[in-house]
Amino acid sequence: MPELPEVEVVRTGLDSLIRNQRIREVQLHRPALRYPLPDGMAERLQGRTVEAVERRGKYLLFRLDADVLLAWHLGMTGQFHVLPAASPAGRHEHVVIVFDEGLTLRYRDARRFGYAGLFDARDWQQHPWFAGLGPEPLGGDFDGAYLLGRCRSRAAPVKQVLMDASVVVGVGNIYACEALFRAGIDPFRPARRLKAAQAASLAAAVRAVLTEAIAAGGSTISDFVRADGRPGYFRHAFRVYQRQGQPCVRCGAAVCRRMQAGRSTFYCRGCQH
DNA sequence: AAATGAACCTGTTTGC
DNA sequence: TGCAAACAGGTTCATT
Repeated sequence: MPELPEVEVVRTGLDSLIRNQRIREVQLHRPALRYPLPDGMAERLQGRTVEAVERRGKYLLFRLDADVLLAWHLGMTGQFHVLPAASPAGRHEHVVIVFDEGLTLRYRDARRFGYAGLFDARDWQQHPWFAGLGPEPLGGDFDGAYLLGRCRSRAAPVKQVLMDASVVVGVGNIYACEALFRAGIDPFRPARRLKAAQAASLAAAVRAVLTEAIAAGGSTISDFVRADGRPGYFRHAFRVYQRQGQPCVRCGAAVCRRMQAGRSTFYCRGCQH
């Protein structure tokens, strides 16, 4: 489901809803999501207090007291909801965290591609999930010069390099398509053939599209909802994603769709080179 | 080394 | 209407 904007919108909602809440009990309705849930997860979380909810790439990071860090990836269909304890259980609700003051945090994930891990807050970044991650696209380390450098040795299509989390985190299929359209770059162009000006404009387009999507509350296709249950509205701002056959907003020609490395790529043949 | 395809799952949409 | 195939926001693994 979620790319960086959706995870960031969830993070903001959760941080305001459960910060300072103390965990009374954890109910595990399944032993595993994509991977087995951490050993002793319920016991290790019991009694901890949420100090903040942060994000690294597409991972949500629950910072708890006693140097405990709970990291959670939403996969394709993962959702967090904050509800009163009395609310009925939803379908595919795999984990329920009950807080002292009558709120619950519930993880729901139809496809179970999501996963969670428990870490020592002092060295979590050494773990393989995080050690190889590239820079945050909205941070100071991501710009045209950096992107050009990472593209130089890559024969793969530029879209695949953009979606490589070791190059830059958080950019999935939707925002890769949208950023490449905004930058006027052909998704199939070998990354090593990018010019400096194109890399600069692509980096700027990535930042712009992610920033706008966060402001719109993310993109709801079918599953994504914020922690309070509201949808995101950025889907209405798509220029190419899921617009195959419809007129390009820039030149009017029909938007194309082609499979690329197993994913749909949406682009305008006339505007992207 | 790096690219492709399959795998992990279920739900929804599309096509015959 | 019914049924099967295609497809879906992500990541990792095995195979070229």
